[in-house]
Amino acid sequence: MLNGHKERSAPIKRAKRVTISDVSDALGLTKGTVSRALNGYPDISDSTRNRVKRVSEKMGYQPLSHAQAIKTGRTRSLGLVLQFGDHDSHRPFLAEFLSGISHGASRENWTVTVATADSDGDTLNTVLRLLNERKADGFILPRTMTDDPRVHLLRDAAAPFVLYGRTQDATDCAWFDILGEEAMRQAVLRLVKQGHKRIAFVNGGSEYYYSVLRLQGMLQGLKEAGIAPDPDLIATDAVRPEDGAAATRKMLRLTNPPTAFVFAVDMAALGLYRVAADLGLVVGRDLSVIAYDGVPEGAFATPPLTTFSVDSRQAGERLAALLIRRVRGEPVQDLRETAKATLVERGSDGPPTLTSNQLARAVSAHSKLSEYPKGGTK
Amino acid sequence: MLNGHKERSAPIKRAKRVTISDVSDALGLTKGTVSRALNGYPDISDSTRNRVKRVSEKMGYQPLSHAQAIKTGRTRSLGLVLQFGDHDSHRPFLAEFLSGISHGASRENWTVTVATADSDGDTLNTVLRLLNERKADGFILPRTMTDDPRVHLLRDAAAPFVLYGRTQDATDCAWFDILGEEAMRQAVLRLVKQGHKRIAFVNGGSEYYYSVLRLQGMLQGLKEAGIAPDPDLIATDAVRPEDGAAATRKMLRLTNPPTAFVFAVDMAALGLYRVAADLGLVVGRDLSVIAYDGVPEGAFATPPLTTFSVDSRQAGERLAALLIRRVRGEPVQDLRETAKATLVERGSDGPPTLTSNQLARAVSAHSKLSEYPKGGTK
DNA sequence: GTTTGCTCCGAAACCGGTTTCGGCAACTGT
DNA sequence: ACAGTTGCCGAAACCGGTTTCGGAGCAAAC
Repeated sequence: MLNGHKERSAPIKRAKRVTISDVSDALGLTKGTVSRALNGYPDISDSTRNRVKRVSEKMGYQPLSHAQAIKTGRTRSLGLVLQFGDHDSHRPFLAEFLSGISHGASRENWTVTVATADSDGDTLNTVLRLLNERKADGFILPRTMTDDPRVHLLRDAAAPFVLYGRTQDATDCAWFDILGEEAMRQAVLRLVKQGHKRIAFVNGGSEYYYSVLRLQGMLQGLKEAGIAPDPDLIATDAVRPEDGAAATRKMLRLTNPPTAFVFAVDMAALGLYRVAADLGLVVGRDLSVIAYDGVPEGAFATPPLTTFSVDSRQAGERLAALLIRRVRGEPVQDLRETAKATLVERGSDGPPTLTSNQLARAVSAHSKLSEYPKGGTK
Repeated sequence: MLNGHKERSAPIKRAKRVTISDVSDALGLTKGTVSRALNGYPDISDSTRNRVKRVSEKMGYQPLSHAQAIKTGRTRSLGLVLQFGDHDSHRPFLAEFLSGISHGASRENWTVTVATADSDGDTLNTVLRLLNERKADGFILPRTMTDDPRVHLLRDAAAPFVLYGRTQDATDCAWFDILGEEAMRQAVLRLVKQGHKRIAFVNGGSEYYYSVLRLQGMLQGLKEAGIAPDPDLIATDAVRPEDGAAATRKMLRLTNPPTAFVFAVDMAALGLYRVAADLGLVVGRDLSVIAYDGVPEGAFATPPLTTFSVDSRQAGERLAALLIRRVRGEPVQDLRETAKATLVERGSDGPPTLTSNQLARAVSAHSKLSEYPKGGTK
């Protein structure tokens, strides 16, 4: 398209800023000296450096990032490319996440440039465009996949980036991540403690690395509890309620159904509620479920969903801080942080009231396992 | 703070771009001429203009926005300052909204700079900072208030902006808005048609202009139905479930309680569900409710909430388009658009099964109106 | 007393564009 | 045929910074 016709228009009359020349004039120095003083060059005496800092601060001088960028190539802005389209399970966290990023950025006087994309290819193109236009000095990559094309792209381009989540090949990767595996482990142990023996695990999107980790954590929990894992009790790729409902339905049809479910994703866990209602089973009593994410929808379910909540705001803030340091040249090894999810104990889990056998009978009593119902009249 | 110590760091080695000089060299012209040709100056012959366009396109030339900005002051980026903190009722739409804005922006090769703030003052400061740093050429202002300080600020600064929502003083204001008043009117008429006589209206945040409009629409609906408005059946400032629950509780205690509720905000309407459950009333049968927004939580309520859904993605896209045109100098009069919310008929409304009197008795049968319960055991 | 070596700053080029100004050539009009 | 317009483009200044280079000034070394 190129820029079609006259992008220019009415002149802007904003109050004029103080420029570096204003500062240098006031100090009787050249702008080059002021620049070097402000940017920590060694060939400036301490006395003048301090004088420059003091005066420029007093005058309210703030360098124009795009004026600097013309020479430095850096614009002090973080890039965030959000991909929607498939299943949008990270939407609920977006506000918190953005807020965290924005805070982390503005603390260092950086800004955040966001863009959205529909597909993987679109995402890569958008990243490239932002990079090529120098609209972002580096990128925050949410929802990292086991083998993430964005990582390859940015690694090859030698552009700074930081992952929200870990990935298989850690080369050149800085990250912040929540220890989902630890949460899954604790979920299992909690259910075991409540008396459950048959515990199902419904994992999330298999392309994401978090799935690998959460499964590991779940298996670790079983191991510690001395329970042998049962392949029939492990499902995968459940991120929407429909997916979770399907997985639940399938497992409840087993001759030896699980009395408890661990979901890697809250939204999928909400599907279990539908199935339970369908079968006349009461969640939190006949069926226990613990999930992960802490989406607001879970708090509004009946009973409210017990879940491991992640602090998306903190994640955003840490990611921003890490990325800024990365752009400034720190090695990735120093830029890897993790945090824990926090258990929110609500009403969806508890000691089993039915044995697996009793549950199986209750389920088979319902001749027809209906599909996803419209939601009802009680 | 000023930029503390050396912001600069390892050099960036990205693949080099094609610059305007590359293009002008290839054409045997000066860069000035190329620039003027591309930017629609009149003193360039059509033949060379076309030649320049063709070649620069073929070479993949894309001007660096921040290099242009240094002279033009414009950076081709939209500013969006999100304010969280109080009640975050627009969170659910954020993803859609952002996606729309981003699409609208990138269509014209613009980008989006977002920042967040905690308070009104913080928002104004952030806007000023972005403006002063020239990080945004204009702003999209979501959630406009009746008398909005951001409007004053930007009007005084002669900076371009566009409202998501209308406001009292339309001077210098461009906007996109959904006709909430029309939705409220339709909600009332729908309930009247179903047979309701006593219809309550629970409005949203009174500082926002949408509240003014939605109340007008509601009253208009009553008027058309020949029903006299009852001040006891009008509440305000309900944006969270707690608020909605309180308003519902209060109105149900009336000697002549409403059998139907119109909520200006979905999230507030969800509070009615809690109260209904408390009183043993079935939503959609004993109590009808229609709300507005189309938040995902509403779809997961039992029964699912009938609501007027707004297309946030479209809103974002239109706002971006309008703001770009505004920055380019079009007058605000040409930059005002509206769209309608679409009714999503679900299960929360229907013909009344109880008269107002019967309802009053049913309510008073419950001696104690408990506070917000933890959510129940069926 | 000159040379060497630092420290510290000025001068100027440079980044990638935009915009002003002026002039040449080719048209007009008379 | 000649002055007066245009039309069209080159030259150069400019925007607000960064960065390179070199040299003045001064202290230590020879």
